[in-house]
Amino acid sequence: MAPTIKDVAKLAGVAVSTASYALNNVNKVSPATMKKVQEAARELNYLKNGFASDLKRTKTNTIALILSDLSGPFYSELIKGVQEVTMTNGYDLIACSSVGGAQSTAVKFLKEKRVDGAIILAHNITDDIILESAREGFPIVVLDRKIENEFVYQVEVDNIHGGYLATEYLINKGHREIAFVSGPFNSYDNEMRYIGYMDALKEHNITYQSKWKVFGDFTRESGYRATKMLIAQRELPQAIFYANDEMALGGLQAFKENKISVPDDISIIGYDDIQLSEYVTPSLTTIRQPKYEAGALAVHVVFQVLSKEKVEKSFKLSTELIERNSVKY
Amino acid sequence: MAPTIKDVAKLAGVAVSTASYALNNVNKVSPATMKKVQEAARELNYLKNGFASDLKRTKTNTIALILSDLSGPFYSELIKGVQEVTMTNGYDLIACSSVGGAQSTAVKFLKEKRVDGAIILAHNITDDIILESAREGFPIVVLDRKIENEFVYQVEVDNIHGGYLATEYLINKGHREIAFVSGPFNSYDNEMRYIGYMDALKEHNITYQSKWKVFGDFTRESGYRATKMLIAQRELPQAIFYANDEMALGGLQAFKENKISVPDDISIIGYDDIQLSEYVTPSLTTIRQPKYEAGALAVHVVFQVLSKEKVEKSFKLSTELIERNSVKY
DNA sequence: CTGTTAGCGCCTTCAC
DNA sequence: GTGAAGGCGCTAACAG
Repeated sequence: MAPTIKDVAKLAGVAVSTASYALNNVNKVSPATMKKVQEAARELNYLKNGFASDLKRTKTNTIALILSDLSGPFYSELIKGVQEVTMTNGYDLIACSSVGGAQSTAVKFLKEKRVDGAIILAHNITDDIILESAREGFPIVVLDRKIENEFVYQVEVDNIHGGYLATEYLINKGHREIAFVSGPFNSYDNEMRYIGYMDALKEHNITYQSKWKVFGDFTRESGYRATKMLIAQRELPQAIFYANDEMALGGLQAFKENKISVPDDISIIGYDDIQLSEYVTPSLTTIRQPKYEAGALAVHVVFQVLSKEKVEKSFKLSTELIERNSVKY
Repeated sequence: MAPTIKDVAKLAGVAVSTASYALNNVNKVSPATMKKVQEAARELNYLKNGFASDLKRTKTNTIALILSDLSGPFYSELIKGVQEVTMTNGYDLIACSSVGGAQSTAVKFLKEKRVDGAIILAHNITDDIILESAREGFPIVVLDRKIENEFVYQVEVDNIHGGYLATEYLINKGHREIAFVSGPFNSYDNEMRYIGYMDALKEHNITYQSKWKVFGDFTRESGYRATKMLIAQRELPQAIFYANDEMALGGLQAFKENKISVPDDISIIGYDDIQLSEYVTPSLTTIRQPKYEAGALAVHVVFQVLSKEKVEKSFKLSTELIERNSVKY
């Protein structure tokens, strides 16, 4: 059996409480006993049980970042923001995947008081689950949806404006037949980008044509297929706005295979500004989101709530157009 | 105060044990009480305290994946391998960063019995820490070092052979002056690749020249600087073997800035086969590691140990050359 | 099927 | 400065 604090105390010839004090550096213990205890601990190879102490303290000092897929091309900048701020505040951070839905690790951590707060960016976690997990003293910040609850906060990037920017840019470059390759219909972000797209069309008196809306699911594969489909129908738009970069990359490949030149024959624009966008040929014009800031802000909100300060329920960050070479000049 | 199982029991008018049984679906409870308890739980918005139950069970059912930097360009394939196998076995997975060294979240999870096993790929975790954390019944698998301990297992890819492959390929393409841009000196993987490089030189009767060894630290920046340095000394080798792809990418940029053409003027080869390698221009010839397999194998070992099966202490996976366009034909 | 009871390992008053 | 004792929230014998 693994040694407990009791064993340490016994070996050191003191009471458990004394051992506990010594091990936690509470200045209440003589240097001599301190040393005795520490030696006993080392000798037994004692490791404390973190749960037991968390249980006692009713506080874990760690926050969870919940991602839809740990291995996905997730936003490394965002994670960096989350990580740095968490560390600065002396808290621990763990990342949990929500693969598996209601049975996932993510849900276990949300619902079982294993962390003091959570940041969610995981479309496969339903609103219901979040609502069930929300409770006093347990701040949840969502980055990918809108949700009404006393204990959940949201930071979102202004995707309507981003969608508008992308579309307007295409229009300003002289394009009028502009397709929209959509993400999955249950994605809030996607929906917002679509609204921005529609707004821009309307603003410029371009009538929306449903044939120019085609569905993907944010994967490269789906962008590839959607583009192939568009190509197969013979009539190509002048430009395509892909709801994210991954799909645009798939599109790029489809065009390459069909010897359709981007941007000479058709212009395309993505969304997200993932790292690859810069390296692909032609480099991808896209919309950048302030990812680091979003992550940092999210944790910041968590800590504000934890320290019982008053916080806005909702934040909106703005986007920026990154001009590269996939749109005809 | 948040409701506990006691509150639920009281409201439902049953004993705590009964409530516990009901909540955990132990078939020992009549449908009627079952329902009463569940309703009470819902009404109070009861959420169980996972720690308390882990404490009681002395088992957490989760394993930790320890990475040097959650936001880094870490091996997404590897994570996928780890994740899938973990899920298949009905365990939970959390990712912890080791940023912060001995104070990091990673160390807290290693040392405080918060997980049932761990997989480590984090150069900034020292061997000492691992040795201190190792104990009976707590399998640790390391992916980035060699370490002697009864309770730690290793799976490594055959980096000596990989380094050999890369170098030999360069030699077979007619190069004899081959530089090695090294990773940090404390990296075991780097060391192995270097040995492979040296072996290949010797095998082909090429005498090693220390001027062709220059240091980086696995970052793109360092590859850039190392390459600039090489360029600055006037005399360029015919080919460069970068100890990882990131550094090779930095090198590519340096050459571009100096109007030195890859592969016409100089050949380069990387190591890792990260996603970008394929998209950069020219695309990067490199060594691929079986990352998914490594991850999957690592967890597999963890579970074998956990179920008290006998397992090899060490595994070695092989590498593969990916031929692209950064080496002169 | 249900209730009583005894800890899991640790922290923390409270007396001494 | 040190020790005894109670309890954090939950589970699992053990009785009934």
